[in-house]
Amino acid sequence: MFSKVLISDDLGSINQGVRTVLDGLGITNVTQVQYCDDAYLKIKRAYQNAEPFHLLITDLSFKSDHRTQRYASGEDLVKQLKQEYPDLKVIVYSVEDRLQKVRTLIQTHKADAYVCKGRNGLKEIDAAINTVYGGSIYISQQVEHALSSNSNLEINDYDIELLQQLSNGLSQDEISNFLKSNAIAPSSLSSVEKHLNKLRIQFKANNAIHLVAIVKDLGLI
Amino acid sequence: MFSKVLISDDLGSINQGVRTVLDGLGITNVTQVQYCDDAYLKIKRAYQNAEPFHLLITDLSFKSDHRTQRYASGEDLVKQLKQEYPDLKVIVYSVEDRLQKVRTLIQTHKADAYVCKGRNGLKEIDAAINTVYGGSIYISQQVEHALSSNSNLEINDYDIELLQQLSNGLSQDEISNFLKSNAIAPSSLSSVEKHLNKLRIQFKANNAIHLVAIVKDLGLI
DNA sequence: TTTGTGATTGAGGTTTACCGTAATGAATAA
DNA sequence: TTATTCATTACGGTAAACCTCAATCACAAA
Repeated sequence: MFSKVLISDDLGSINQGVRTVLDGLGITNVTQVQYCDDAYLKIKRAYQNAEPFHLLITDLSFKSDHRTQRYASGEDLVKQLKQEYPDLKVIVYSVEDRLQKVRTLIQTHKADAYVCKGRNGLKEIDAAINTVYGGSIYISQQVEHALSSNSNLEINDYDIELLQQLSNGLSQDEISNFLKSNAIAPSSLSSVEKHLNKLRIQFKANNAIHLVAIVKDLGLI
Repeated sequence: MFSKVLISDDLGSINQGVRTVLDGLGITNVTQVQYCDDAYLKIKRAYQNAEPFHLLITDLSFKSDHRTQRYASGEDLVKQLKQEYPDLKVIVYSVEDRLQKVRTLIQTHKADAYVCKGRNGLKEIDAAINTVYGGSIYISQQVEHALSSNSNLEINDYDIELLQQLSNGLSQDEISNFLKSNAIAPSSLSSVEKHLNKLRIQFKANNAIHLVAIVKDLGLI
């Protein structure tokens, strides 16, 4: 079983609950932090001292306060850590249940588990730790279909960029100019229209307003 | 000090943290539930048995699962309880930091405290309990300006309805017809235009799309 | 009553979004 | 090379959004 674990969550009370689970698994070398930057520094230092952490359990959203942070979210933290220390196992523990988030964390950033905070959150943390220790991926039941291939949304970064700019108040013409000045192709007004039209159909939106409302609810932007 | 307290929060680990604070205050008669309906029933029953709870500490958002609930959110619960039992003190303990939410809870539903979950959440819970026991209102620093009069947004239900329908994909013409068929005045296309224009200026939005994106981020809809 | 104020409604013209169609360009296979 | 395919771009027409001005209505103060 893991012997050295770091918990990162800005709410102290949740840390406490996870720690109880770790106790039950006989893991006593547990450190907890309330800021992403602290998590990064502790992991880096432990690695340099040849006493690396084996497992990180982290939240995704951290309240910002007076302390300016290099890593503002758990996602940034996971992304960086998994690049630097691929051997470090990472369990994401979040209330966020957007499929897109799960997909990105697991597939792109290579997190080892995604556990949704909920009534059974601590039980799932227990299961996740065991699964991840066995070298497998663990994903909470309520979001496990995030990785099934049929839920393939085929939304790429270009589409996200369009939606982002649209929600920022740019007209389609302005978006076209924005793309041109940023050397992003395709950039013509016609292409912007066409892509947004495709997205409207895909999300069954009546118009651009509806589209932005839908993708915002989905957490895509 | 309060002697009988109910904690309502779907995440068991948070309950545990709050319970620790209550212990520190010498409050030992503490009950905790993970569903709003359970909270309501326990308070009702305790009242009928002439052993009422003095304080409720509740979250706002509860994950829905297989159990169908009469009160889906902490807001519904608070609204109902404060109508039935005005003497019951209520502390809201939520990650939600939208000013509109705070305003509604305190001013409309008459909650006694609003504490934001965060790094200092448990310390604030401690302070809130003492303040509420003294008969005053407690509000977390980060949202205390929610009640200051200058942050008067002057957004009414009619405006919310417009924004809601707009985000549902209705055109302004369709919204006008919707208002007519629901006997909501004013209902003319011109009035819909004018009100939405006012909202655009108020929220510094470039267009209707931008407006919906902004109010969605603010949590107004 | 009259007057004034503000909200509502109506009508106009301009801009943007929306939608179909067609031309252009790039890449691939015959 | 010539076709074929697909994405990009361009263009034109209709609908909706956007904006201004003026008329109407409701209501309260004088």
